[in-house]
Amino acid sequence: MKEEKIYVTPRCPIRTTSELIGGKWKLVILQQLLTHDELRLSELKRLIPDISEKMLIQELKILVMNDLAKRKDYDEFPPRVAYSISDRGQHIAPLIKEMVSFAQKYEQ
Amino acid sequence: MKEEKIYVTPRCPIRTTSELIGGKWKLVILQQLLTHDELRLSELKRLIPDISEKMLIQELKILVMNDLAKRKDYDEFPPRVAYSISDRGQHIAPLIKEMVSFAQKYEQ
DNA sequence: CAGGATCCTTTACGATACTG
DNA sequence: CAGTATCGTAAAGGATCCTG
Repeated sequence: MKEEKIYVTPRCPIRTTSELIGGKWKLVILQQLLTHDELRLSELKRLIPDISEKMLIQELKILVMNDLAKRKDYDEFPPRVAYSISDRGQHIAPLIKEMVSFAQKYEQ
Repeated sequence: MKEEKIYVTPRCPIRTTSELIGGKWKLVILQQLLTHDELRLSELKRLIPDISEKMLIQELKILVMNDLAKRKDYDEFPPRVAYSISDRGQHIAPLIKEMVSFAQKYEQ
């Protein structure tokens, strides 16, 4: 029988946050959700033209799972689903602000 | 002759910052550099036990290249090299603070 | 001690076709 | 419209051995 791998991942706030918002797209999506009330998938696609559909859906699912975004299914036909920022998700606003501020300082 | 790929990566401050500090290790390393005056490679290895040597060296090189960290070679034998935060690198301090703050809020 | 070079595995990401 | 499913490629990350 194979040994079980034991992952002793050192936990710290920086890594926690990195995991929650890491990757190429999560922050970009959250930024859109923060600046709009509700967004449909097709609207997000339009707002982020260079994301692939697969990634958009996949990352939205993760954001919802981690309670950073909300998903509302209107149960209509044709399907209507609205994504929005969650209460927890609101808390990344100052973080994004800092990232913008950092980029500005960096580029001087 | 093959067509040349043209990358029209939409530029924005969020993506700029993401690229500069993205990945599993850059922020962890910067955090150590921020909280110490100078650090040798071996000291960083000790402070971040779960990083591989390859990644540590590779990420340090990128951080230095992007002027977020400084590298000083003392030209001694045995080799002595000291890494430290750069002026530009100092600017991620508030960002890291926000990340810690976010993790705390998130975990409530 | 610092780090180069190599090989390998895993994950991230993307393109496309299909479905209720 | 909002997804699933599948298949590729590219990039990230890790283990190990080697060197001045």
